[in-house]
Amino acid sequence: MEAVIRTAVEEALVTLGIPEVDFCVEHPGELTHGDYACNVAMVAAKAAGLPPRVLAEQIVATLVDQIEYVERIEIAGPGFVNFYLARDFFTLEITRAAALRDEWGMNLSEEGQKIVVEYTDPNPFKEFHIGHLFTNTVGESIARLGMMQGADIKRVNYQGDVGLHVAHALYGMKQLGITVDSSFTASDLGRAYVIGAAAYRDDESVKSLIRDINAKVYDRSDEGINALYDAGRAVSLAYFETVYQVIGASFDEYFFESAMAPLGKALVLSHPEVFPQSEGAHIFRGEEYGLHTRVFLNKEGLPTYEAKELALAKAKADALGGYDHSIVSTAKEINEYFKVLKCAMGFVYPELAAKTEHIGHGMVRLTSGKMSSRTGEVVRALDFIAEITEAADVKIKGTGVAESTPALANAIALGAIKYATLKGAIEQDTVFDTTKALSFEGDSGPYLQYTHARICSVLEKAAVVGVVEGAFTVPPEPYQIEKIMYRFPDVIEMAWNNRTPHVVVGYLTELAGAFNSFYAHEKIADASDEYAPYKVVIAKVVRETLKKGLWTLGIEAPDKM
RNA sequence: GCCUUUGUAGUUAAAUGGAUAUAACUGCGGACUUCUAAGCCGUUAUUCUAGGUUCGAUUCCUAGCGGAGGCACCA
Repeated sequence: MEAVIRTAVEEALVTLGIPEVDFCVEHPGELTHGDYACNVAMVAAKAAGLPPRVLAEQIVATLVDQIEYVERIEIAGPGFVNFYLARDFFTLEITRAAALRDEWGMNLSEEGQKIVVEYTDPNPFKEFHIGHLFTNTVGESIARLGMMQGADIKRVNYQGDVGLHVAHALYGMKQLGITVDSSFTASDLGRAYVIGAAAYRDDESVKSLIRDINAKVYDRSDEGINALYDAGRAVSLAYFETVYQVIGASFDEYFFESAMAPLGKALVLSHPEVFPQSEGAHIFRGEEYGLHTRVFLNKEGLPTYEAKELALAKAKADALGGYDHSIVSTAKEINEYFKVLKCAMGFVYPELAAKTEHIGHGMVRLTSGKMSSRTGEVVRALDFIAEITEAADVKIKGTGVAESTPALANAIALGAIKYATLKGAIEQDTVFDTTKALSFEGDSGPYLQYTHARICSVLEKAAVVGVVEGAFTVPPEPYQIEKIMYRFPDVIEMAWNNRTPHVVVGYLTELAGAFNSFYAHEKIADASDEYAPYKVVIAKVVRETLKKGLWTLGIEAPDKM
């Protein structure tokens, strides 16, 4: 429809002899301003030598009755041309959406594209905290938005199982008396890491000891360390899997830093012109490109994260049989470093560098400040989820509509958390606030889930009271909800193109609000109402839209709650 | 100090350069013999400062102030 209007306006400009201008046709912020608004008169006013509103008059005069489904055109404000669509248009859109069923909202803009999305990336031996939960939520929604465009999405998780943090933890394990034979948990490892990190910082002799452990982890030259390392790594990874189960995450491929290390090192050494030596280390002179200079291979000959990341790009391509695009989603503390990395990759793997995109999302902060697994000031993801799940369980039991099962409570808790995470632009930091997450009212995941469940319920009722489906009569004026509903596919596409899941959140919230208002004013399950069959169609499409929209956010839509 | 990024009601957020800056939470006030009250309706309040570009600036540019992240062997 947008394209139809655009073409008609362009033709009108030609008719009027006005030179080509760059104008836009879009949904206005308010429904009272029509279904589509065009700013052409303001943009072209200067070239036409006419005041915007006068020009708008002329454009409208040549457009009138020209465009199918446009019922009325108005000029408003400084010279906007507002298009009001006819009843038939909405009826047609709703009918089409209903026929598409679960294909509704999908399109093929990325068909045939293999796109790798890397996200979550927790580090073994450290806690899986709410920051990782944030990363996972963002990455999952990006992945699903890509799937909605028909892309072949490959989910990838890159876990840092070597590096100084591991050496810290191994040192701490010894201090805590954790041995290969003792039974210990992931949170014991988290404590061990805190102890190691503190000792590393405060005690010079421990520092060299830990660096020594680090080197041995890389080259696996010490049997004792190998055994402890393998045991700790296994406990960590098993723990992560239980977290993935709770949050509903699954990945096509796992990559590990330990496997990337030798490849990264070889890569740096085989490109001495890109990574010259300086002070005993191999560096990339980012300063020559307006970036920071970074160490890729330290003076002990160990690869840094940067070198391993170079190898990772290649490893992904090898493991997945190549890819068309690669998205890496991490917290934004990596932003500067990733620019350097991409610049360096341009010399080593130019074709991969060109396909690589980094999304740096905001950080999760505590009211007391930045989270730090180094000092142990973290909120563990599972603790947090358990707390919200408990609150959801209480709420479900309080309302008494649905039976409270662990699965339902979990779905609602994750709905609340993921909604809160994706509600704003992803590059914004969020302050962790339990009381806010515990609220299931207003702008929230449960609000959308509730609306969905409510529709399921009223549709059941409609069937019971005998609202017949099939032929329907439409009321003369479209309901407001109809004017919002047909925009869904555009919203999804825009969210994907701009990497902005929050526009989906905003859209679904608006849609749910419109439906709840519709529900409050219109009786749907009423066999005596001539419009009831059409209202049922509307309700079905809204339900599908909510379900599909929530899915792109990684949120489940229960039928009852 | 340098680089990047960010600054919107009391709070959390929204607004491809557009119209009267939009929602939610909180506060206050309503409706319902009615399909799920996690709902609906009403109401108060907001663009950090100073310039600039533009028909038009929360949005773009410059400077300042505040927050955040980064700045060589951590990830």
